[in-house]
Amino acid sequence: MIRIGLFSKLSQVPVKTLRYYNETGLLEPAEIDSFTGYRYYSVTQLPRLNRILALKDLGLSLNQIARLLTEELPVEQLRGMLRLKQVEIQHQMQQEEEKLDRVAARLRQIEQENKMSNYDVVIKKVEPQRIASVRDVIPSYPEQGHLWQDLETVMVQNQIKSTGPCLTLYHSDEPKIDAEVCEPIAEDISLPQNTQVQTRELPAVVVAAVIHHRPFNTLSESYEAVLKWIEANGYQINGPCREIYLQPPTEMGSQTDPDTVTEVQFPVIKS
Amino acid sequence: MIRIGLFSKLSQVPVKTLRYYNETGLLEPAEIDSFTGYRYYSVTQLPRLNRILALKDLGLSLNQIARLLTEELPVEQLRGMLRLKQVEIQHQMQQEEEKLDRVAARLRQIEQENKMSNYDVVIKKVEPQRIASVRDVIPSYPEQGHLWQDLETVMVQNQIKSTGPCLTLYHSDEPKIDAEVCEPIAEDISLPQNTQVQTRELPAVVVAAVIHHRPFNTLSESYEAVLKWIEANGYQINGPCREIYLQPPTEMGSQTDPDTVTEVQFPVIKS
DNA sequence: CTTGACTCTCCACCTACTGGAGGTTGTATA
DNA sequence: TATACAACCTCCAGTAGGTGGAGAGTCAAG
Repeated sequence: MIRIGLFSKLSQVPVKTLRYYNETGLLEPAEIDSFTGYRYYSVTQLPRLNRILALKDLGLSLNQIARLLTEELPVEQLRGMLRLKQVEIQHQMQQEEEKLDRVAARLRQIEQENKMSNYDVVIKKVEPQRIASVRDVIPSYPEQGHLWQDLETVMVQNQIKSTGPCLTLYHSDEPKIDAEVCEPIAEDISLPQNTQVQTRELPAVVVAAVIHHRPFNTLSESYEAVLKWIEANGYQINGPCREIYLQPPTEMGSQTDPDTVTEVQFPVIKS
Repeated sequence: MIRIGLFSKLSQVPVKTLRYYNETGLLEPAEIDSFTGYRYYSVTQLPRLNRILALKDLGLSLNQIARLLTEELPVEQLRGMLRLKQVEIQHQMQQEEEKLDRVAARLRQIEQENKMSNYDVVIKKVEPQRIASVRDVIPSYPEQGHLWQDLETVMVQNQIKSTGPCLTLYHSDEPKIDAEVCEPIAEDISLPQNTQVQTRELPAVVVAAVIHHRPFNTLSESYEAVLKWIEANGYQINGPCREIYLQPPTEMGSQTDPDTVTEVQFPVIKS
């Protein structure tokens, strides 16, 4: 019977960790002096400890190890756990690789511009949402005023309230700009088919998004930033891009109000 | 000014997380109602939140991000952090790869033997230790009795006490077994050069080790296990192997006492 | 008998949140 | 105007696998 300090030296496992393993039931000392509380181990417990270390080294959690060490059919289970672990590690390595790519992309971007970008692209899921919309071809991006007026009119006529910030979908820009202006509405609303206003559900998508807190006439910078990011990080565009008017200009349709906040979203998939 | 729920919906960051970021000072709401405690955010805070998310996505900790967002020379610092991060991720990927190898090796071993091995090999550092030793060529492994007697005699004569379990180093086994039997001794002891007993310091090494809790005459199984492991996991032997007699047989030198505990260590390096 | 090394328990801390209890506040409907 | 009910608040606890420290008791050597 040896004391914890020597057992620790023999196994190269810190004393604190041995106490922790005792506490969690993973490795009970061969004996505990009920008066002093001193833990006494036997060298014959080293194999068990080594098994714990070996399994831990394979990435199993202490919980899993505890189960493997107590239950009776460990071979099958161990096999299963290791197979799972293999997949998990492969997955994790892939994640790491992608993260490395992102870090490298960001570094390149810093080297090029020698400053921190004003635009931070994030990937996020957006939920599906029901909208009322008007779609048409327009000659240039700023000229969507009449679409909004049409939509507004119908909304007011039917006493429908918007349930969130309005947005525009751009279905294409070549040869013409095919725009769809949208107002989010409650789930249960439908309109008669008698106008050019339609109601439908926007699908849930994963988007690369950037926030533009500058006037509309500088929006192209954000587009450039997010498109570059998509390129640099190995994504592909997967649907019409969305502009979300989080804080519209005070003066309706102003292209130069600096206190405008717009979100540019591109649906993407990993390519 | 919008409430936390909407801000959460816009940013796709959970409410709890926003509160946590508030608590840690990472992102303070634009305003807090001092009566109700309600947090009010502005959409103009979305860029900051997105920056936080983007940096987090690169693997930076919230602490690092907080520093980057508050301090004044962020470009240089960010560059440095990202470089560090790159190295760190690469290192981590390598670790993952090695772990994957170990899992695969273990799986192969299970497939072959269809049972869990009785031997769990672990990698550990062993500290340098001062020893008194006698080295000679012996005809077979079990015949080291006289070496131990010589060593014992000198230890007793000089009133030197052993400070830990004794061990044998095997410097070679071809063409002859070149064995060195050792007793660990205190740091400050030296012996006169008048006997074949020498004192020296065993270097610190990294070893692949296995515990053998069976009689001496089955030690070859442990050797086989650890050598196979070293092969399978891409290590190379890097010094004389050590046998550490953690629990010697009750009857001096018995080859068959089943309650013997021996550790077999091979110094290794990653190849 | 003292000294110093060793050991004990208990508590707090780490990361980045998450879940829940119990209590307000704000808004929409009846 | 009363009342749901969703949204919001604070505070506490828990996660994994330990690490660090305080304060007190124990052991072995000299």
